[in-house]
Amino acid sequence: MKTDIKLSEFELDVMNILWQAGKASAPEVHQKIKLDKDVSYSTVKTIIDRLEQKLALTRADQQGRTIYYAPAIEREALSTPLLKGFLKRMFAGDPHKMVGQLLANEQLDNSEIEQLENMLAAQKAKNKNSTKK
Amino acid sequence: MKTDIKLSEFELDVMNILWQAGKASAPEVHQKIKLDKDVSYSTVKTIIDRLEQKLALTRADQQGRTIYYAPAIEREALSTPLLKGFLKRMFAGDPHKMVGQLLANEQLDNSEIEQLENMLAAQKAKNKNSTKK
DNA sequence: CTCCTACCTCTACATTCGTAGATATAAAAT
DNA sequence: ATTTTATATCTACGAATGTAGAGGTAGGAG
Repeated sequence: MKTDIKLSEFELDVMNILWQAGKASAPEVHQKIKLDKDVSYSTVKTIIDRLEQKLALTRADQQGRTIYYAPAIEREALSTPLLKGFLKRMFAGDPHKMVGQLLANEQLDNSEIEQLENMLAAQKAKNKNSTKK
Repeated sequence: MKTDIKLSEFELDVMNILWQAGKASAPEVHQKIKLDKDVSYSTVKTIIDRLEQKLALTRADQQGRTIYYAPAIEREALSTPLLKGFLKRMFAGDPHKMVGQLLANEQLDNSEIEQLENMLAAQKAKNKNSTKK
């Protein structure tokens, strides 16, 4: 399996757009990227080309000579190892530190927090099952 | 303020050791790094030198010609912007996605989950205060 | 049918990053 | 005092990254 997939920040930005949109042409991606930072079309296209080489995306469709790209890997395939690494590097591997920071930074309103609580409760239930297995 | 501080993965690894130990010499850092990956002393020392240039650490002490380095920036100063960026890039800015992944990957036992629940409850309490302010 | 334009392809380049060897030198050992 | 050794300093280099211009070409406009 291709576990060693590794994308740069910029590449991640592009993948995000793809994940969100499902598919998009290079000019479209460029437009969206430009909302955040001012880069030329060439720059974005280069990133797309590199992502194609890394097999992170594929040419999904074509309208005229405009190519539409689609993600070839799932967000989770990247986030799982990255989250692990990030947790280790920035929070000494301690999830509490991370969640603490999360709460401190993002201001989540109570309904959002309750959603998180539900997730925790669900996990606890699951734990019980597997423990008494 | 120095908001544009940006460290590489390897640099983060070294900072982590420093944050944990308080201070350490280059050979000491090298030893700890080697537990994870096999790199030469020179490599580690180069990273330390770069961190020094970036003002991320300082020479805190000296025993003979052995230099002891200490962190010059707090973990939070880095984790705050990084977490934000990471959240945005990998989870489309959605904390739930991230916590979900966290729960799925790290197997937290119930006591750990309860600790997280306490954190959430505390945040909810705080929210109530600031909302009715 | 010709021209223009939008998009693609190719090439380039400065920086950062991971990596480490060569060399100097202070401290410790004998 | 001389040798050994552990550290430090300096220099280097390939790969990845962010960045973009130059040039080609298929499609749509007229």
